[in-house]
Parts: sequence; C-alpha cells; structure tokens
Amino acid sequence: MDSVKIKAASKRAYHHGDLRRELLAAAEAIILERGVDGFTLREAARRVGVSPAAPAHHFKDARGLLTEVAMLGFRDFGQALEAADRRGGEDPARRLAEQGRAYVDFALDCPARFQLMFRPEKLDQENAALAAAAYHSYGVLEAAIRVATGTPAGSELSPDGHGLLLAVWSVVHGFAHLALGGQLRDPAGEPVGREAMIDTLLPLMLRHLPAARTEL
Amino acid sequence: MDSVKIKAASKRAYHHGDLRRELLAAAEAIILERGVDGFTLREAARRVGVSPAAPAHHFKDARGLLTEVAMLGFRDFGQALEAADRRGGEDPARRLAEQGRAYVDFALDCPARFQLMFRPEKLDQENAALAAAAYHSYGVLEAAIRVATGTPAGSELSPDGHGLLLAVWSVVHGFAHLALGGQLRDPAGEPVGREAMIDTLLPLMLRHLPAARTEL
DNA sequence: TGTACATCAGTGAACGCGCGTTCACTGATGTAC
DNA sequence: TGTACATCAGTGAACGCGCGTTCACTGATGTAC
Repeated sequence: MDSVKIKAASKRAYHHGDLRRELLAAAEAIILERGVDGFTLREAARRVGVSPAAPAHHFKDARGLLTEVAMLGFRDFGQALEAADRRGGEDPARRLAEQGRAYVDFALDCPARFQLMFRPEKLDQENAALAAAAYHSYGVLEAAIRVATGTPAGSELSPDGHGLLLAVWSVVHGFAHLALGGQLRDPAGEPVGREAMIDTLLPLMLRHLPAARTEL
Repeated sequence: MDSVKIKAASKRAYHHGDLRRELLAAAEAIILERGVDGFTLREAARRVGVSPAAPAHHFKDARGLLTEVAMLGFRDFGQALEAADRRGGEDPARRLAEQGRAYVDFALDCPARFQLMFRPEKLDQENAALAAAAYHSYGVLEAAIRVATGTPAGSELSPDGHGLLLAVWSVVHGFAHLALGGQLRDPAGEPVGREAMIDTLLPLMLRHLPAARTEL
C-alpha cells in the first residue's frame, strides 16, 4: 500500500494529469457533505490541491462543472434503469417494479448526484449533453409503460398510460425525495428504508396491472 | 386608492410598525423570484426599505426568519389539509383524495413556502413551533389513513395502513416536486397541470379502497 | 536524434462583490409618578 | 396633565469573509523539421 501512495504522491507534477475527473469527483464529495448549495469551485480546487484558477482550463465556470456532474449522473442513472428493466424480463409489471427499485436505489446510493440532477436552477439548461442524458433516462421509463399498456413504439401514449407513467414516476420520486430529507418515519419513529418502497409502494401502484398481482 | 397610498407613505415613520410581518412577506417574494437559495437577509431588508441591521430586532438571524416563514407555511398547510379532509365527508377515500388535491394545490399555489418547508437544511430544526406545525400537518394525513384502514386513534397503524400512508404521501409529494421543477410533460410536450394529479393519480392510488371506486 | 517553438495546464496574486452580523448611536414610544 | 426616564425599534458605517473570475505568468509537453 505504501508503494501505491508513494507512486501517487511522487508523481505530483506540475501537470496534474487527471484534474478534470478529480474535480468532478470532488464536486460530488462536497455536495454529499454540504448539500448542493454547499458546493463552491474554490473548495473543489482546494480538495484536489490545485489553485482556484485551474478549473477554468477544464470547465467554463462553476455551473459548467455542476452540469457535467449532473450529466454523468443521468448517464449512470439511465443505465441503471435499463439494467433494471432487463432484470424484469418479459413481465411489464416486473419491469416497472425493477425500475422503481433502481430509481430509489440510485437516489439513496448517490444522493449527491441525484439531488443535483433534480435542481435545474443549478444547471446549464442549454447543455445538449445534459438534456440528452436526462431525456434518455425518461425514455427508459416510458418504454416500459408502453409495453405495460400495449402501446406500440411510434404512437402516442394513451391517457391511461400517461397516468400510469405520472403515477409511477411521482411515487418513486416522492419517496426518494422524502427519504433523503429524512422525513419518512415508520410507526416506531425509525427512518424508513428503501424496502418500504419495494415491499409496499410499488405493489400498491402496480396492483391493477394484470401480471403484477402474481409476480409481486 | 390615492388616499390609501398617501396614508401608508406619509406614516413612513422612524418606527416601521409592521416590520416583522413585512419581512416575512418579503422573504416569500424573494424565494418565489429567486428560489430558496436566492434569499438573503439584506435583500429582504432592502425591499422593505429598512437598514440591514433592522431585522435583527425581530429575528435571531437569517435562518430564524426562514424558519418562521416555514412554520407559518406549515400552519396554513395543515389548515388546508384539515379543510380538505372535512370536504371529504364520511368517505375515507374521498377524504384522502381531497387531502391529496389540497397538498398539490398548496405546493403549486405557494411554491415558495412549499419548497422552503421541505428544505430542512435551511431551517432551524430545534425550533419547537416549526416541529409542532410540521407534525400537525402530518397528523392530518395520518388520521385519514386511520379512518380508511379502520385503525382506532390510540393504536398503531397496521403495515398496510403505513404503506398506504407512504404511498399517498410519496405520490402527492413527488408529483408536486416534479411539477414545480417543470419536469412533467404531457404527450404533447406541455407542462402537466394539477388536474392530472386529481384525475388520474389519486384514483390509481386509492382504487383498492372499497369506497373509492364509486366516489372517484 | 536534437532542437526550436507552439501549445497546454498549471500558478498565485488580485479584483470586486454581496453577504451576515456587530457596533455605537438615536429617534420614538410608553410608563411611573 | 407633565415630566423623567426606560425601553423599544430603528440607523448607517464598518467588520471580516469567502466567493467566482481575471490576469500575466511559467513550467511541462508535444511536434515539426
């Protein structure tokens, strides 16, 4: 372990080598500790051991850095939803349930990114990569709804389908938001964990989908 | 109308008269325009036409003012939920549906207060009045769940009841949060309004309550 | 293989900014006698 | 009813702070010949 440390420390040259990536990681760490609003560019530079002017070579400004964090977050998020969707196999209700679980898992496992991702005022809304990544995540959920409601890929979602989408998204997002805020308590006063989501909310939500009753 | 204005302006004495209340109102206006993080004590003082030191006579500090705004918000919120609950009459499902509607109405009609109320890191968590007001709001929802699940006032909520409470709260809160963020779109790309909540989400949520099917 | 030079990725000092809060103060109000 | 005085609710100047960003710079790297 010493050798690794020495190697890393000794190569601390004038050129950092991986500053961009390290700044992104530092931003996440800061958000985790201090909240989205606790982030400052200077603090990120400080943590990475670089002058406050250095980040400008990699990001337009502070907002640019945060936007990048959120964009990468949405990419991972979309991938997690896709993986969950695949785990659901052929059963539409299971696909939705798995996505719901993945949604909450992401929120609770990566609260910094998650909270940033849903704070649009902190991000550069003009950024195409961010918009694309966010829209792609949305598409994963929508696709599962299409399957669940038998809506072919090209045509518009039925009102029922759209309602289901709203409902699933809302319940899952609301749960994540409240859980992250520490506001959810069980009858004993303990903070509610993600199992509550999986065990009770999703079944409740998906109950009326024919296939759901047996699988959940 | 002139007389009113003159009366108000002419009485612009050394002593403001209603500074406390006006600061609270200014804080809300600032949050509305600039978001919760856009609030500053100096800006509030500026709007009210008072020196930056004046607020200290009415609030311990900036956090104290925000805490008061949130506390008053929770009071109104609780009252709105109670009124909605009463509108629901005897039908448990209708009571829940009315509360859900009131929840979303409050969020969309008073976005500044609502968003502040659910940003615990901005508030003084030690403040007893805030905690009481928040807890009271929660109690209104819980009471309706008790009725819906036939749980007497003294005894613990059943797992099913607790699940229902989580579900209703999550869906309603998630919808409000996403709608405020402008993230919800209907198939035509238009922002989704509160009708979606009332027309489709709540029925979906409450469908399995026996009385709900007919009433909604 | 060496060398000149452009480019890249840093430094560190400095800028102006708005913030929350403190301070000594003062004008207005209310109360005791 | 007047007056002395305590208290309340303001002022405005000043404090120190950390921030984002700019600037002229310099060290390291990569490339053309």
